[in-house]
Amino acid sequence: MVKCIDKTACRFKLMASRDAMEVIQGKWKIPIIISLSFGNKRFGEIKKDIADISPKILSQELKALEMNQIISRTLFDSMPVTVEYELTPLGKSLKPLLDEVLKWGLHFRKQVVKK
Amino acid sequence: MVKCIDKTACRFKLMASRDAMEVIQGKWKIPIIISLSFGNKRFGEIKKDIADISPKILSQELKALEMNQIISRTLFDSMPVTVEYELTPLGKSLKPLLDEVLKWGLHFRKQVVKK
DNA sequence: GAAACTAGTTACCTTTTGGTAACCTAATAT
DNA sequence: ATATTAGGTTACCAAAAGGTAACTAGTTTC
Repeated sequence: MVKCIDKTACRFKLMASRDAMEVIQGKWKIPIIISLSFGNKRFGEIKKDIADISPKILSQELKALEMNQIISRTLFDSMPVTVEYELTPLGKSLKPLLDEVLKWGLHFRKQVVKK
Repeated sequence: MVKCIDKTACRFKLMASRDAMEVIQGKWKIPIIISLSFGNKRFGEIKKDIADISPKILSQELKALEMNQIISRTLFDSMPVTVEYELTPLGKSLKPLLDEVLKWGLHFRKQVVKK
């Protein structure tokens, strides 16, 4: 009766799912990725987009996304220095996943949240 | 330049994404849903499927999934009593999302994790 | 009477995540 | 001199998530 789980082929799949979830998990990563999907943005612009995020958290999350190669960070030595964040091709490849998340979330709202 | 985020139509989308993430977030919810996607299972069978989950966490997560109407719980008064967990239609409707999570996770592994 | 099976619960603790408020650096404008 | 802009950092705290070990209840088999 017990199928798949804990055999090596399936362990690998569970690992991959966990990897993916780690990249998009947390309160702010999806909002940040969505914000950047509308074009390259500077620190302050993302902060303005996402009304209630604090600079500490935004900085932390941007670093995590950069380490996972979802976004890239470019420093311009204008005065004052500006920094631009951009989705990498890997970051852009998240679109179908995020579309499914949104789609299912809407379905869930209709069925369960109902408000 | 600032688009979408924080206008009402988009706020709603962000809300839906957050709803969806809340349902599948955490270390164990996806493994549990995958285990149940192979057929109805009893508490002990799910526990055996997911080698290193503790009964406390499994019980907690099953309750959360039940509250969100992702799974249903049926008690049989055999001796000793057995309990069967089953994916609801709403739970089964998560499949395309989970497929995308897996797919992207594999892509991510190939590009970044590399091991 | 003791052990085993089912499906959990309880108390306790550690780690991770999220949040606030204040501060920093460099440069330019008033 | 002081304020402002940009892009953060720091110290401190609270809450949520995750984990361990032991224990429970009812029944049945040894």
